[in-house]
Amino acid sequence: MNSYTEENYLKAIYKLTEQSEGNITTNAIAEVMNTKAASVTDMVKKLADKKLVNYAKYQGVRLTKKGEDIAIQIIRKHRLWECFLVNKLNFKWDEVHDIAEELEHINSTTLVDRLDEFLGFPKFDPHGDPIPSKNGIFSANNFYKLLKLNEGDIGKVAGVCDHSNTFLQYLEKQKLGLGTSISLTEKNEYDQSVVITTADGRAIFLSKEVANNILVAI
Amino acid sequence: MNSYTEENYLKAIYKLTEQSEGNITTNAIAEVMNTKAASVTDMVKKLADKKLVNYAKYQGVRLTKKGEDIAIQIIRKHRLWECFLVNKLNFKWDEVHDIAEELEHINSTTLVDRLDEFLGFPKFDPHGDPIPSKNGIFSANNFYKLLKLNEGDIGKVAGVCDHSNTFLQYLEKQKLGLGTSISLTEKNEYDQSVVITTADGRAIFLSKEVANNILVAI
DNA sequence: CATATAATTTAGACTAACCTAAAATATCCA
DNA sequence: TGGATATTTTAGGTTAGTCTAAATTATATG
Repeated sequence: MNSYTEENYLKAIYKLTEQSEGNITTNAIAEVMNTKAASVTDMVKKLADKKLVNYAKYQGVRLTKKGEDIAIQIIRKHRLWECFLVNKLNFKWDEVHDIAEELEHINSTTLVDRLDEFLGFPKFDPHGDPIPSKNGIFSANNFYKLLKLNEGDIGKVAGVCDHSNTFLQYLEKQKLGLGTSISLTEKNEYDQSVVITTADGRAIFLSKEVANNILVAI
Repeated sequence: MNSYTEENYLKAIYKLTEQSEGNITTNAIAEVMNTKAASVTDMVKKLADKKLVNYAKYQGVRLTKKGEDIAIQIIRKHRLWECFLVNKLNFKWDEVHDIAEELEHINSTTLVDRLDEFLGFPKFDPHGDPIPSKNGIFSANNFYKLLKLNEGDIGKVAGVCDHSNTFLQYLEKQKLGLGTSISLTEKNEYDQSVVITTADGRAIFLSKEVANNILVAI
C-alpha cells in the first residue's frame, strides 16, 4: 500500500514523462508537487526502495513498470470520477479537478470498476483526456490542435491542452464545450489567430494561444 | 480545516455519546480508535484548542456544538455514500462500510448536496440508519426491535443494530434484507427466540441475539 | 478512610513528510 | 579545460500522529 503522498509523486512523475524526454529531474518534480528539491530527493529514495522508480544520484528518475501501472490506475480513477461529477452530478468541467484529486486516492478496485460500468465505460473524460481501461490501455484518438487545421476543415471540439480553470471558463463563455461542431473559416497568417464557425452559425475569433489549446476530432 | 484524523476522532466521540451518558472517557475513545490512551490525550487537547470538544483533565470530553456539527456532517457523507454504493453501484450492504469510511472525508459541500439530490434525498442508509439533512436534522423513525414485538405483529425489516459483516451476511443468507415484510408468528419465552414468517411464506427461526439486532417498522 | 487498583496524563521517542542551509556534483561557456 | 553557475544531495530540524514507560489522579474496596 502506498500513501496518498507517494501516489501523488507517482502521478506527477508520470505526467512529466508524458511531456518530456529522458529522465525526470528533481527540480521538475519539486515544481509540480509544490515542494522543495530536498523533499523530492527524500521521496524519490523511498520510491526507489519500493521499486516504483529507477533512481541514480544526480541522474533524475524514471518510473518502473510497477510505478507506471500505479500511476495509470490513479489517472483512471481521477478521470472516471470527473465523468461521474460532470455526467451524473451536473458539475461544470472547470469545477471537477480538485474534487477528483481527492477521490482518485480512494482505495477499492471494485469501486473503480463498478463506477466505470455505471458510467457506461467512457473512453474520454470531460476534458477529452483518454481514460485508461482496467488493464491500463489508453484509447487512441484522432484529435488535432485547432491551430494546425486548414481553412474549411470541420470537426468537433474534443479536448483541451490547457486544463486551467481560466481557460475552461473562457471556452464555456464562448459556448465551446466538448462536442461542439465547428468549422475553421479563417486563418490569419500574421498572428496565427483563427475564426471558427459553430453549427448554429456563430463566428468566433480565437487567438493563437487559444487555438493551440483546443483539440478537434475531424 | 480539520485533518482526516481529527475528523475520525470527532466521529468516534459522537458515536460514543449516542451510546452512553455523561462525558466520554479517554479509554473509550482509545478503544474505538484503535490507539493508546496517551495518543487520545494528545488529540483531545488539540480538539479542545480548536473548541471542538470541552475537556478538563481526568474528566473526559464532550463535543461542543461546533464539534457535533462537524461529526454530523461526516456521518451524513458516510451514509449518503453508502446509499450511492448500494443503490447505484450494486454493492451489498456488507461491502460498503470501509469504502464509505474513506469517502466520508472528501471535502466538498457541493459534492455532498449534489449526491444527496442525485440519490433522491434518501432518509435512511442501506442499514436503516437515518441520514442527517444538510442542516444536520435526523429523521425520526418508528422502528422497534424485533425482540420487543408481540406475536401477530407485522412489519418490514427497517434497520439493524449490529453493523458487523458477519451479522449482515447472516441476514443476507436468510434473505432478510431491508424492506422484507415479516410477521412475528411465535415467541419462545424460555430462550426469547422467535419465529417470523415472510410475505412469501417462509418461516425463519431467529435467536434472541439476532432478534435483538433487527429493527422493524410497524 | 486509607490504600490498592484502574484510568489518565506526562515525558521522551519514533516515522512520514516537509523545511532551510550547506556541501557536493553536474553543466555550461569563455 | 577550468571556473562560474545551476542542480542535487546531505545534514539537521519541524510538525502531526503515534508509541512506551513512568508519574499522577481518580475510584473502589476492605
